[in-house]
Amino acid sequence: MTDIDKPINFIQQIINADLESGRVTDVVTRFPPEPNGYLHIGHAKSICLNFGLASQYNGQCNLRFDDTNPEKEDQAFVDAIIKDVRWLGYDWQGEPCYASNYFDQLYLWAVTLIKENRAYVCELDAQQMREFRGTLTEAGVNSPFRDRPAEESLALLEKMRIGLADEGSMTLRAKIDMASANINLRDPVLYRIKKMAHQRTGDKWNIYPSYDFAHGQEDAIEGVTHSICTLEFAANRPLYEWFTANLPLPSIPRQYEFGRLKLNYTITSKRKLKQLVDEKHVSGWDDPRMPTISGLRRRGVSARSIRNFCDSLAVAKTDGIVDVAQFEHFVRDDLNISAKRAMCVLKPLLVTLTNFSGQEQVKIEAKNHPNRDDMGSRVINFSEQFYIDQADFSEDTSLSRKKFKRLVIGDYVRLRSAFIVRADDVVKNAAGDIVEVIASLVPNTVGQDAPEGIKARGVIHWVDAVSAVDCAVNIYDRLFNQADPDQGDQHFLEHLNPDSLKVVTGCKAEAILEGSIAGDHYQFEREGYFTRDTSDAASPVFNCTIGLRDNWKA
RNA sequence: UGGGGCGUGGCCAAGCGGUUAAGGCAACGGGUUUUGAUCCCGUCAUCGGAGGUUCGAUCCCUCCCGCCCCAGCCA
Repeated sequence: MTDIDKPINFIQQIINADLESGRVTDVVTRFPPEPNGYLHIGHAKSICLNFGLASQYNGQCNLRFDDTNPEKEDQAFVDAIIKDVRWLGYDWQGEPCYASNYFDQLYLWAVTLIKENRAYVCELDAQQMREFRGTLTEAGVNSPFRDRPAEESLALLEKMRIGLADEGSMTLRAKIDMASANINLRDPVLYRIKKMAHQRTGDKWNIYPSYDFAHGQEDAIEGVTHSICTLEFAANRPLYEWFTANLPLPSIPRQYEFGRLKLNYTITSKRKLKQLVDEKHVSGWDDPRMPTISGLRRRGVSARSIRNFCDSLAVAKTDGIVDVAQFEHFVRDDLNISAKRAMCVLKPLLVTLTNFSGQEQVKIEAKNHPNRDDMGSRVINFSEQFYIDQADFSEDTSLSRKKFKRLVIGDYVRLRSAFIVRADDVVKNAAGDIVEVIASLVPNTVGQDAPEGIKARGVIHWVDAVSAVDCAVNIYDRLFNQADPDQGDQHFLEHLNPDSLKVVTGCKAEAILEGSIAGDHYQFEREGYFTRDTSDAASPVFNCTIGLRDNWKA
């Protein structure tokens, strides 16, 4: 389906109506991560949505850090997020925005609310506040500090600000309705004391605004027209609108919620991903098994495939769980078109030709892509000895040609891009393992059909023994072996797949792979898509992004 | 339990009172192929349930059932 006939989602419908009615003249969105972890595939959906909408409507999308809680945030996360958003292919005007840039203004607005008798400093402690809040079915009780004079609250807020009040001793609260059926409206906290330096404002503040008091106002300051967030914030919308109605904001943004992306066999909770990292269940935020943008990148997933996948997702209010197979489809779909082909033998089995007459090595020209001549070709050495995969050879001559399209003693097989060869004999070691195959090539079969009477069982990949590059390959499987590892909260670690990483050493790659770099995508023919790992040193290490589809039943 | 949101094939979904109920993923058949890949054909639903309104309902109303979110000085 092309973009043209792709049905528009409910947010686009709203934007169209807003544009038509004149409610807005330009579209401004924002992607507002809290820098308390790395971005993951779930964020990618939001990034593509927000930046995508801005570009569709010729508007603007701000990257804005919602850095209102220094306790959990870090500059390193800010840096990683910027890198990931850029890598995904998006950019923004000027410097990124930060909630912390608006702390002065936010404070002034807090003062305004107090003066207008819409906020007060409350000295209930956390425990008491919880008790006074009531429950889902019972109304809350007004704080005894609710009706104190504005002057008193003003003085107390100042005290909080300059660090004269202890953490937890008091908060600034909005005066709304302790009996509201919406618990978010039961006098929510606007400011809390955190005597802690902030990565950007240093020790200027001893108090920090809450999400609710900050988010909509940040949107208003930036002129955001459509503030798109996930479903769990729907209950916060009335509060968002309360600020918008009671504060002298420069613009009136509106919040809309859509269903966040969930994938089966995958965790998309920053808290849990952080736990995997902190407890060393993975090597880091960019471990290729992680659903983080940096992990996917290191794994070899292309930015384009992530974007294509996100664009295929519905923007709606249903919270479904997408099958990872759908994501994998887009990974293969892009790599199939864009990745150069190369050959690498994972489990080498040496083959020696008995009739290789050439004194010199033969040069084979191999296409870099079967359906794309624009990707050119490369020259591969072909000599007396080469490697094939152990799985591509069998001594069992009773295997049918239909069932085993590989090399069998006495039968023929096509070496990809090269000759047709016949297996004649095997050499075994003392343990009885096959260590070498003795074969003979059929002359003049490079780029030519098989001569009369000879029919290759199939096509297998190979690597020339003289020019082979030693390498290792990381094969990944899903990190969790349960479709919903997130279920049960505490126990997701119990669903970790112990076999999620298999390191295969002693692999043989064709010469050209020696010069590959991380970020180059290759299809190792008949195996899958691979990219060079960022951490390899001496000999190359390749990460398997994803295997080729494998439809045949053994 | 109060409030808010959601229920269309195995999965994601379009549909906005009259449609043969889009499309993608998966699956299953078949064709092409120097990758058992790609590509190409084909198969695969009566819309959570029950009432009601209407000439006509997946789309409107009522009730019921199920799932998700909210009782952080997290976001």
